[in-house]
Amino acid sequence: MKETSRLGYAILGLLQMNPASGYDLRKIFSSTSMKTYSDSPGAIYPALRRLEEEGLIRGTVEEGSGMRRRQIFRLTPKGLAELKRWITSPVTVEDLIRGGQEILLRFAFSETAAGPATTLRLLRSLENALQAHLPALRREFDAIKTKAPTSGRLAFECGIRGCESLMKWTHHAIATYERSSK
Amino acid sequence: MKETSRLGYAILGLLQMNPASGYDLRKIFSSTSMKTYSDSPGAIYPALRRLEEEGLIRGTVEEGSGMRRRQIFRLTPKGLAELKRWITSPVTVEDLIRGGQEILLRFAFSETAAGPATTLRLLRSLENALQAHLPALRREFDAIKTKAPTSGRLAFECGIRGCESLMKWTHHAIATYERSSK
DNA sequence: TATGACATGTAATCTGTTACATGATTAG
DNA sequence: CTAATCATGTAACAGATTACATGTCATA
Repeated sequence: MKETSRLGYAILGLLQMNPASGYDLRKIFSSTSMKTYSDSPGAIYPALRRLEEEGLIRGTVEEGSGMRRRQIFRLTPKGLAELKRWITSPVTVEDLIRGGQEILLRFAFSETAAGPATTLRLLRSLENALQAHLPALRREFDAIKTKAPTSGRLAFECGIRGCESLMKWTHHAIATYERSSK
Repeated sequence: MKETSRLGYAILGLLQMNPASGYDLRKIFSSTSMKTYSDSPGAIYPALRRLEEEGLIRGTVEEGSGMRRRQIFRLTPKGLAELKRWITSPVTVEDLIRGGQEILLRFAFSETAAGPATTLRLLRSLENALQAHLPALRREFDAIKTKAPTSGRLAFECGIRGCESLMKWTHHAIATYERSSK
């Protein structure tokens, strides 16, 4: 059982919301704010094939009724289970260092794929990881700020501010979910 | 003339500040806040060889005097020119979408590699790109906010807040450089 | 009937990951 | 002497990018 790539999970999440063809996915990736993910056929079609080989999705060819031939992909039960597993796995400091892109993707799909209770758990896990990471960042900053040039110091500050902003958003999101659940 | 990868530019920037061996670079990548970049030998040594083949760096073997054999790499004039070209190229909206990691790397090296005037120009270019990107993001948000589930809406908000936070930092950094230049 | 959008793919190439391999030197 | 650390690499593989290739259908 191989690891699934970020693009793979993005595809799983989108298919969970709506069955789609490779072309549909390309349009989503190129036209919406998911431009971070590749919209090139050389990335998407091989990714779809890998997911199908792993048994996470299944494609059915749509034919007849004056339509062009196109293959619609849907999640299998195994695919939904894998999507949920990925979404619910705890947020690590590593996830934060790698850029947070993947966490946000997990969050974006969490509600429709696993429900609001899971979404809240994911947010709490993120809050936890941030609470561990921020003090370490600040300590490292204190250690280098006398030695580094101004630009290095400011770049570091940018990273810290980004984490702080993410923390504030996390609290905002938690509050939103707690309000809607009662 | 091939494109240089992000890791390649990270290496160029570090070598510009201090000549170093592959092992030194690995230690920097694994021990500091540059953990986003690979510290694996399978990434660094091939990257060093590519940079040397392109004539951007030159390695000299240090021997004798009871030291272990190690190869110290330094920037060539061509390497410094390429680093400056990369740092001074204008910031595009594409750069913002791709995650901003590369912009920050350019900024971090800009002062020592090209001087504070160049750093200021880079910051103004970043401010410009953000001023173009933020309204577009807000428009897209207005378009989807009625249709998307709560989690999708919040994820989008996270992206907007991140950009706003980056904008505030940019102004802070510009003010810092303007203060120090007078 | 010809043009362009729809829809799907392949091939070459590059970069990075993981895991393994090798030898030198120093500390205990 | 031997274990750990320093220092450098290689090999197999996965995933993405770019560019190209192919065929279908609607419409002008």
